[in-house]
Amino acid sequence: MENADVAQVLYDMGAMTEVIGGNPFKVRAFRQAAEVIDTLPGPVSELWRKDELTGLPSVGTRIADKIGEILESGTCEEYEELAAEVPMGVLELLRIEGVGPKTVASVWKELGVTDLDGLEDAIDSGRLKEVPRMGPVRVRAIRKAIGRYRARGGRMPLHRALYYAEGILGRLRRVPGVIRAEAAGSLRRRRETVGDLDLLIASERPGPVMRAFASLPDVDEVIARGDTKSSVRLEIGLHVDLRVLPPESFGAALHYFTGSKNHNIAIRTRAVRLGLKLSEYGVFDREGNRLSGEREEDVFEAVGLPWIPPELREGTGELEAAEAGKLPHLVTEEDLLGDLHVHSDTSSDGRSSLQDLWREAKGLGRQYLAITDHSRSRPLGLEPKALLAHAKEIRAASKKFQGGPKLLAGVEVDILPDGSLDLPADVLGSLDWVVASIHTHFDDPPDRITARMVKAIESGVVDAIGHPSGRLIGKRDPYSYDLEAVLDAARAHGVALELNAMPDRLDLTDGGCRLAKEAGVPVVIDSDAHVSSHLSLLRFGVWVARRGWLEKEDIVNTRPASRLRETRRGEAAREERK
DNA sequence: GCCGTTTTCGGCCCGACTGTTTTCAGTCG
Repeated sequence: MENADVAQVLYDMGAMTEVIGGNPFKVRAFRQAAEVIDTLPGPVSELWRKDELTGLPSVGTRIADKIGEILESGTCEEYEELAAEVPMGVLELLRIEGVGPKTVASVWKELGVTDLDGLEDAIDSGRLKEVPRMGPVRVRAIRKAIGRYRARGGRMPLHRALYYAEGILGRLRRVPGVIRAEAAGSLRRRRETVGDLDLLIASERPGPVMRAFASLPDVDEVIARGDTKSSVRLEIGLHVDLRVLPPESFGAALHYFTGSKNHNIAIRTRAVRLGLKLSEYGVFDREGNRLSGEREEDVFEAVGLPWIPPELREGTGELEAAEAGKLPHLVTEEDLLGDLHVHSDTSSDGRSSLQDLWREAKGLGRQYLAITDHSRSRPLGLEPKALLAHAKEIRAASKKFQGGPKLLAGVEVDILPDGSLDLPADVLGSLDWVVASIHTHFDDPPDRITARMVKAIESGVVDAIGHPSGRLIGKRDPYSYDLEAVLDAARAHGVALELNAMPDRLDLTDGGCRLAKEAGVPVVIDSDAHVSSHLSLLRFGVWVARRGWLEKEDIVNTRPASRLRETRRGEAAREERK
């Protein structure tokens, strides 16, 4: 039973309670508890075992009991009662844009609609119009929304969302009267995927901005258009919201629309306790007098807190940390001195030469670069002899190229199905950096995958475990394994876990980073570059690390080249320190 | 259902926009 499964039961209970018109605050309680469980860095079962569930925010004794039931049996009594009343298909209707709990209740109770197909039938037969407050415009909108729901493939990866956001912001910044234009929302929090774009404009004259926004070249449909707020959908399917605010409100708005929702509720509740009111327009006192709001810092100052970086604003303890003066000093891209997982054209899938990689890394100000091509079991991977020759070539090149990063001779060695490594230990031991990764048998049972990784860690010749979960966002699920057991082994041997910065990997996740930090396991942020232009992608890894509360000291490649192996407790490192 | 430096009861963040209405409910963020 994974955290996500427990969370799903709670999410569904919230939705079912909402559809049957239950207490809205109870609905919110279910949802908040679900979100907490869903984003928990460690397994919820562990907290349950230690009877510490009620220590979590938004989890009281009642929900803690339900979580216990769910962990033991996969469900709970109240869930079963709700599920007996509300058909599951009804919950899916809530995911249709423009369809909320009231509409769902109406079509279900009055028309007998219990799933998406039923809703489409009701539209086609004209029965949907019988529902109160349902006119032709809404019926058409719902029909279109169903089509989009069926077609859409989920959230957009961060790197693509950033690309579109920058394009739109660039155009809006040229509109007369625009003082500032920024992206907020999950994009600003640097979540790995983004559902829609939230853009904010500071201007005294909203009119021209709204006109420019609605007439952007790739707008497919204008969904809403008001004086200060508009929504459009781009041809690629991305939903974009735009708000225009006066400059004196911009900071408050930036804070509010950056979220997350849980963070906002927590900080507004805190404001209420202090006799203040927060809105996207500013900070107000009891009489409604505006106190501040031009800068985002104003909002935090008003509630007695230091500014909190957007990546931390998930409602997972950042307010408490800020209050205690214990916010982490988050790692920055500038802190990274090198890159320890890079492929050259010597391995089958690398496309850039040593010189190209070196030149690109020099431009990025890197001090070192480990060339880590694939081992022999990968197609065209390197046999021991070829690898040793390659290492010689890398070291020679490093001497020859002057005034740039040092090139380190490394390898990305396969962890074979039995957990052994794809190259002899003496060959691996002669290299400057060894990344060990799983590239095959992803479907092994979890204990086998775990055992493979642990065995690799215990080999004494491995510096880091590459892309630990093997996931490809939107394409391949992570393989199941026991991260805690891997972290235990990694700590014991001083082996690092990789945070692979490729935008479709981002593996470790933010939650995994937090666990690694708690376990005292170093993290290495790598590009896994297969072409020289990939070297700049490290920033995506930095954002995940920041979301995982990591500081400079937690990251291996913030150290100079001479100190990379100082936390390793394997044989090779001991040899080296002699 | 959660929560507490006014509270263990009685609150629970706040506002814009739309479509359907003659004043507002529903949805969204």
